[in-house]
Amino acid sequence: MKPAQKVERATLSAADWERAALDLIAEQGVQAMAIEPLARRMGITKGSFYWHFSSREALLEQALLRWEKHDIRNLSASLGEIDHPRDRLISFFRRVGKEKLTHKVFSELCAAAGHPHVEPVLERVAERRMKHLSVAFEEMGMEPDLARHQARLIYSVYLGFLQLQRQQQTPSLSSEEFEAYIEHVINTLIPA
Amino acid sequence: MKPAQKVERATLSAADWERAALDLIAEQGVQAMAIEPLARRMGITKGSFYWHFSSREALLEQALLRWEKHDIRNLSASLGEIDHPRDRLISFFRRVGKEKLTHKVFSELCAAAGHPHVEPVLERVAERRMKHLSVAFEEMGMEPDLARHQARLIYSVYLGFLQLQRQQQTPSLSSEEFEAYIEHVINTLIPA
DNA sequence: CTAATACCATACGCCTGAGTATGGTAAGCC
DNA sequence: GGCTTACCATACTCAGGCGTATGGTATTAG
Repeated sequence: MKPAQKVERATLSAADWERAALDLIAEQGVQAMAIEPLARRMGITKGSFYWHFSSREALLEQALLRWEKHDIRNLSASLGEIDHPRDRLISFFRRVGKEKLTHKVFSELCAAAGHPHVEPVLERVAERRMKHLSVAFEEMGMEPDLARHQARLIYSVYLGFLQLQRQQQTPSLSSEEFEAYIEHVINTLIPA
Repeated sequence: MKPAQKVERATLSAADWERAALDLIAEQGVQAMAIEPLARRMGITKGSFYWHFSSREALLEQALLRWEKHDIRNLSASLGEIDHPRDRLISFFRRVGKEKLTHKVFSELCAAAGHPHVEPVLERVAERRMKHLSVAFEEMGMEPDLARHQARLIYSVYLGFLQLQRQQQTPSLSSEEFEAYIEHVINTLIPA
């Protein structure tokens, strides 16, 4: 009798814990990703956890890797298919506000830079993203050095925006105030 | 016998605790500002603390207010005396790397946005700084709306830079790589 | 049917930090 | 001298999280 349809939720897997961990991080930050709260929220006990993972650190590590993979797919999926480099750059900004959960996780990771397991992830992600950006600028005719500087600049704008968002100092993502600002940023930082 | 010369350190004041709290925040973040570690580092015990403050929250609040005052003085002292608005804007960026401790505290506060006592401080500080920036842009002939957008943009660049710094992804502040980047930012974002 | 394996519950010990209670000491009035 | 006030130490309680130990159940292998 193959598992045609699981009547109830059978048993949890490591992946379930990782997903739940990312949910909690998105909501309350890395620091709040503790295993007992996680277990409570999943309606289960610690006993389960320590079967799947050896420690809290191990879970965090795996959860972050999972998130990073997801982010890599996002990056190449949404930016790789756009031919014209200018549209690629614009879509970089437009993507703020989509993929809410993934974004929220990233924001919390930024807040937890400095954490030994978070830092390397952030470094790799930033490196990848800035690479994509600088390549796009180069395709638009910029010299490599200038393109790298411009990529760093535009990525900083993005990070700063997230910070302001965490401080509740960014206009509602669907307002025209927001649209006007985005427009301004694009006009200022992306050559025609 | 007046205290001609204190033989040993006499007694601590509330201000001492606040300063020590800011030091700890600068080094290890808001979350690490716990009272027992603080007491240990000061070579004293909790008993003292609860004489000066009613709770950990109270200390945090006072320490943040102290920092904010310091930051206000900094802002008007270093930016208020510069006549030409363009130099004022440039000095905004150049000031990264000076006032190391105050800056480190700010960086950690950014990482702790979301904390109920930190958030309002960050909001006020951001508001003040962006105001200064937008005024400078207006003095250079920009229309108010544009100036506000530009101020937000440039402040975002600043915040993003701090984030990258926390991730160890910013070139050494005294390298020529850094100088070149700053140059690029100024050329891109500050009109002649 | 039996035994192993996978998954989970219960119950513990440990540590760290918040906050309280209470007692000690030194300096300054009176 | 005695008393008060400012400051600090000691010694608790309480909560919450980490990790361990151990035993229970359900599924599957053989």
